[in-house]
Amino acid sequence: MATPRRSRRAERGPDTVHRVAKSEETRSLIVATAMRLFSEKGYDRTTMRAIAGEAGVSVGNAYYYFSAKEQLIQGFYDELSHQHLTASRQALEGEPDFGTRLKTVLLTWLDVARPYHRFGTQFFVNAADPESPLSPFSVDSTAAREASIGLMREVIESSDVKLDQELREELPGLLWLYQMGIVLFWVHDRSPHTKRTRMLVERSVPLIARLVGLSRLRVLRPVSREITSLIRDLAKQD
Amino acid sequence: MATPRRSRRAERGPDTVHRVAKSEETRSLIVATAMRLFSEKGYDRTTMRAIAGEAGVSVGNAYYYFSAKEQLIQGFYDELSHQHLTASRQALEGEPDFGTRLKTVLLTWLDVARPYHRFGTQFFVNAADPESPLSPFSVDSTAAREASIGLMREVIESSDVKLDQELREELPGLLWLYQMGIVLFWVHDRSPHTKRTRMLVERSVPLIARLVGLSRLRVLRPVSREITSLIRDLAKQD
DNA sequence: CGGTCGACTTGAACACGTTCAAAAGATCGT
DNA sequence: ACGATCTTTTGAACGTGTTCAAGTCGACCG
Repeated sequence: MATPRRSRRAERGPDTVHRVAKSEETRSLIVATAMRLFSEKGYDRTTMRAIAGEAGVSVGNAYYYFSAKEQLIQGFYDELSHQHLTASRQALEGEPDFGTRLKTVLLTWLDVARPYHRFGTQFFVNAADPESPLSPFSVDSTAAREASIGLMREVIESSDVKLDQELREELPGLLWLYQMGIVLFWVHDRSPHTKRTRMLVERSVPLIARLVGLSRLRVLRPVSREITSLIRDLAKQD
Repeated sequence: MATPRRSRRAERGPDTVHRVAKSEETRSLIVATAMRLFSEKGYDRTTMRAIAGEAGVSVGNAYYYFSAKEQLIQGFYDELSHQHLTASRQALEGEPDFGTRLKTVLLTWLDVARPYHRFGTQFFVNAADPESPLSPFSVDSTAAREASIGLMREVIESSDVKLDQELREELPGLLWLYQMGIVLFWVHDRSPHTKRTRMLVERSVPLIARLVGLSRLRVLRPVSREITSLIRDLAKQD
């Protein structure tokens, strides 16, 4: 790493509202070229010089638009989550069962992400850095995160699942966390066609559904209460 | 990253059994210097040239002993897990309550890891790469992982917790996974003194303990069964 | 028209992790 | 003592991500 790092976000003047329309063209040309090369040769093996060269701009110019190579990945995330959202919504149509809905969302993600598994893991590594804007927990990812959590909310709300108000509010966040776990497993999954991840989804979703259903049971009520309360308290400060 | 990557493990002749005693000195001098500089200036800001310079060897020589800068972190992990194991065993002495034992192990880890939180996160990022030998799931980490899981087994076995055979076998692995989750949270925790992680431990451990206790309940029996069965099936192939 | 200002563009230069051919020691059989 | 063979050591050189002083271009003002 020949990087000074820690040079995040000093910019962002009052011009955040409007993007300059003119250079948007160059910008998207660069990101498109980058995405193509990434999927052809992988992240590590694609050099900034190659990206700039193929896009017909200078290296310095690429850095005028993107403050780091890593930031080019953002385009990948955006594309992926957009595809996931629309494909999921379509697949959810008319399905009332909570478990089936949850499974659909997760399997849809696996389908959408499939083409990127080969090289995608290199992307996701960057996301593990707490300092990185690419981290799913970062402030910069707020929009994408909210969208994903919103999808989980839809999974719950249009289903026939019964649960008390408290859990209903916190469950989307918990399910999103669960999904992050699945993604983590997927990244490490080396089985053909990521068969093991599919198995994990197929069999863990019914477990989740069962537990959610049982949460209203007298014995589990305090547990469920404490979980939601804990989540809230953790979210408080910071 | 100026790295070709993917050059892991081609070495390892039949000489793995014995280390040559002679150069062990240079080797440990390098790793000691590296650890010192890492904790002084952080991982990213410590250059291989600086490490080699301070250790009084050439850059190339450092690479004769360690195939990459990343590999120098291994020393950090070894140190950390050794400290954790011994400190935990001592703290566990004579304590029969399962929840208390589990909490002790986790809080001990937080104590031991505390000095490294400032820079340590940079270490843990590397561990997220599935290809990296530093990943807690990698083959290279088997020994350390087994040791940690073994500690969780001790937590269970010398406690008064009641659980059926099946879960007793798989629970250590599950608890280790739980611990990895705590570590992940810790890495992202920016609260003073990682107060939030401590809160998470203090309040999630009783939940775990409660759930483990409830697992023998009639309604939860199938859930518990399916979890252990799933874990086993996932471990099968590969 | 001249001039100024801001957005954009350039490519050489920098610092870094890593490699490698070559040199220097070390060990050992004869 | 001498070569042979292995281990250890060296530092220049390479490819990389990133920076920056300098340039180009267009729009707008007088």
